[in-house]
Amino acid sequence: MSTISKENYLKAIFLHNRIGENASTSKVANKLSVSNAAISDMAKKLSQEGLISYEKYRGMELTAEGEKIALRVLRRHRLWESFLIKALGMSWNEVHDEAERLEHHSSDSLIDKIDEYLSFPDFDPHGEPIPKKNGTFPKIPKSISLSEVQVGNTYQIIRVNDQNTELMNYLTKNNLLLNSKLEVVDKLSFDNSVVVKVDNKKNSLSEKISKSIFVKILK
Amino acid sequence: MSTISKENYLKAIFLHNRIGENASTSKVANKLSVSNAAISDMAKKLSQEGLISYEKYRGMELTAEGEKIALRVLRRHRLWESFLIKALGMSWNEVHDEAERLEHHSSDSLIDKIDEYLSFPDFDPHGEPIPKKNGTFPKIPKSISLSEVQVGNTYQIIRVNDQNTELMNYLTKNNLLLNSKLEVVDKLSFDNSVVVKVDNKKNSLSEKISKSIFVKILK
DNA sequence: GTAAAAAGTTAAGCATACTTAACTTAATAA
DNA sequence: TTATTAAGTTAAGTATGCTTAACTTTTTAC
Repeated sequence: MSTISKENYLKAIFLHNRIGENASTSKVANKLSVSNAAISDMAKKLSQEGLISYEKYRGMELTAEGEKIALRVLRRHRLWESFLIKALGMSWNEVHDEAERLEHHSSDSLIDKIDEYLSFPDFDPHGEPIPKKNGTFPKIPKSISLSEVQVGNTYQIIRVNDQNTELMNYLTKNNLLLNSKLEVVDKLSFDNSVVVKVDNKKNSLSEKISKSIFVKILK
Repeated sequence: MSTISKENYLKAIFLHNRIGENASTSKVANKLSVSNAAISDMAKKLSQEGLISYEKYRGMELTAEGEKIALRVLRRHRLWESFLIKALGMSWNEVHDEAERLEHHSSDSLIDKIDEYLSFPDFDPHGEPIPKKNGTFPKIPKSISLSEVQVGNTYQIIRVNDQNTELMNYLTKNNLLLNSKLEVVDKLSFDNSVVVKVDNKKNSLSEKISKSIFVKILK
């Protein structure tokens, strides 16, 4: 049976797999804020249920069945976020934690009504694709992360990784919003930080932050 | 600490206390669909935490602290129900089960936003009072239950006990909605059922159903 | 190629919230 | 008033999802 915990494990594994990373024990443990031991435990259960393929010491990967559940949770999460912003005027940085809980406690029928209310959007307010009811995934527009940009060019933010409320707060405060335009002023190979100019204000972004921001180049 | 289970226990006790009934072990067990043993167990814990007063074999009553939590849960439930109906066009009979889960998984800030969206309503779509943020409870209009009416009179429904989805479905199907007008055609003392006429259609209602419907007399 | 460090696993234990079975207390009916 | 029934409680046991501590495997650095 698929419990709340299991849904969260599957979602975490999915998000790792999606960026091409192997979902290792400690990465998943870190994302879920539990011990490595808890991951090993759960990996066995999920594997037995046919939701992941798991070889000891070698990380985890979703099966088709596991991916189906993960996509369903992700769909709920992103629709809730979109809805809370659109219907209740909540802000970018408030909705993540809220959706993190609501995603486990809404019926299919409610989620479909939200989808309809929003006119079946392809992307959420962070630019992330919203899985469709039929399990398909809207194609993500070609983008590069801010950690890969070139000094001198101008870019537009088209997607932000919304995994962390603190990051969202920071970006909001610094006007690094969806569709914001920025000029890359400098890159420091010392710490892989990037200096950008937004609204004529300079801002230095750490490697970790820049890796969470996805942009496209403006001609 | 107040977990989801504890919130549900407190809510159940509150709803029993409110109608003047003593919250006995088996009544609460029945409402929560758990064994009597589970109630005895939990009663001890809630009592230790100062949320209920409990004397073995003598039922349970909320303390001021327990009532505060119960009212907070009830507020969430009724605001969620109202919101799902207003914002998403869900129906009377769909929202109870949904709200039953959502009430445990929304922040104060979200609930307040919903309250604001709805312009701080005093009553939910079942006519039930919505506890206010400050813990007060809107006054319920004087009403009698359908089990107490007099044959020959005409009444209007002003409140319905929304504890059960099946009941809601039945009422919806038979046009027994909030504000519906009905004429009392007959009362059978044999089984305490009531025969009413709604939209010129006669309908016999069991004692249990009639006790869940509250009306006011129309001159 | 091996030693040290990092990552992962296993085992034992815990809290929560239940269950069933056995028992006790209270209510009721003759 | 007492025997029977109903209601309530206790005790023992279970599943879930964690923890810490001890141990094993893999990776890395020399």
